[in-house]
Amino acid sequence: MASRMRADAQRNREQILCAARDVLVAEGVDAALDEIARRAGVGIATLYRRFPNREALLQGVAVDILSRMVEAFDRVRAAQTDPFEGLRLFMHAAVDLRIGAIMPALSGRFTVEGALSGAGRDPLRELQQLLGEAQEAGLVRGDVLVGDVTLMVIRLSRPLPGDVVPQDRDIAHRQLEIYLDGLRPAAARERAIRLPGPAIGFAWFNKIRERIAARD
Amino acid sequence: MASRMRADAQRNREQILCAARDVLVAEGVDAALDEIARRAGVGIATLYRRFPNREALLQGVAVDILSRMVEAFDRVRAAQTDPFEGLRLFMHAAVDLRIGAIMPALSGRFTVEGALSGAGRDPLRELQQLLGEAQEAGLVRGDVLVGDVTLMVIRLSRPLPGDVVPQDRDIAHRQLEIYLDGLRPAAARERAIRLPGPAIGFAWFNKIRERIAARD
DNA sequence: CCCCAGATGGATGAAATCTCTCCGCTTGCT
DNA sequence: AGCAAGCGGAGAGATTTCATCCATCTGGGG
Repeated sequence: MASRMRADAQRNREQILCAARDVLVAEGVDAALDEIARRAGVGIATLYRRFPNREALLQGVAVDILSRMVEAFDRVRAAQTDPFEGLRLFMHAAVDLRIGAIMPALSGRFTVEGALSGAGRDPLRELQQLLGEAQEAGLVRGDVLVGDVTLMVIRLSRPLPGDVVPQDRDIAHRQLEIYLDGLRPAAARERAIRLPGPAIGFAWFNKIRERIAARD
Repeated sequence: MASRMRADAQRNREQILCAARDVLVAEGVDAALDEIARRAGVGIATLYRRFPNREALLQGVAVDILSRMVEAFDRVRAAQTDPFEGLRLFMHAAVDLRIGAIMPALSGRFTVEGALSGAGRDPLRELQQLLGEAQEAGLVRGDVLVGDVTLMVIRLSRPLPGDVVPQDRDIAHRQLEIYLDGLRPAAARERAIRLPGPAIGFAWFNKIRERIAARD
């Protein structure tokens, strides 16, 4: 069905999705659709033809991001690096994909299941596994959970507020590197006290998903 | 002049500033003033009497945050801890003060100078000094600059998007602890490559300030 | 304890913004 | 070359936000 689209239409669709990622991550779920269209360099009508309403667009963005995520994962696996390096590559990819854009979309605005089945696999589960491998190999400190990875990546994928800051993306990648250094076992060894706050694992995300599902 | 205000008015003013911090950091500079008033538990008229326009409110928030920042700094200095611990306390305080709220406000919406003179001192300069002390004492890795501290704190002070996430604040503090571990020298020692991206020092911030000033 | 200047909240009209459709023109594909 | 699919932008209608006005209330000085 996608291949039956005219080439220019296909291209426009992709540009819309890309612009939507940027705008959603900057302004949240309620971002003006006009701006997304403008940023994509297409008319507003084009956006509406491709995605009949806001929800469809959010869903489209989520599927797009999640499947690119899965692709990134396969690339990382294929590269056969050690697990820490894999984690590093994956997190940088997630920042570039602006994964934070799907986060607000999860607020019951569309079904997570739909987006996941669209992507085919669940990146969160695969990340969980990768993190486990890195910890077993002694390359990542034992007291962090998958949430410590994902939620930081979500933060880093948003632009700094006020758009006064040039090189926003590069700054995020630099901060990610420092955070990654904080994930190493040596970093934990100098701690005086235990890591505070809510330790967020896989189960936590399931609880959130359930809560969202319950909103219907 | 502040003391000549009636007690309830004073209290309301503080509640408005506090609510404004939360809303600004969540929604950006263009947040609806109605919501700030509602969140503060006061009528919209009360907000307008205290701050005749949006700009005045932004300025008020900035002065409030910056002066609390200076106070936090004095508390840290008075505690006589080692410089790393000082940095730690200061960063946690900045997250709690929602310092990200003043960032978008810097986009030429009011004068930074005004806010700084309102606070009396420049927290950025003091932070710069504290960081230097920590590095000289060998407690913080040498390849980070003041921007690596401030810009992460700004990120951490914003709530995660979509407000699906409970315990938002606690998560930020936990992530800050991991980031702090990444700032230790031992964390840097395992690096294969140099820290990438733009190294952001004191001069960089001055350049931003100049650019904003030039917008007038 | 009384009194009123100063403080309060919410209604309100004007203005801005956003959503979504309609329609005449353009363009990729066979 | 023909035409079906695609396109952009205008604009009506709905919604949101701004900023003011005014009738009522109350803290605290005398």
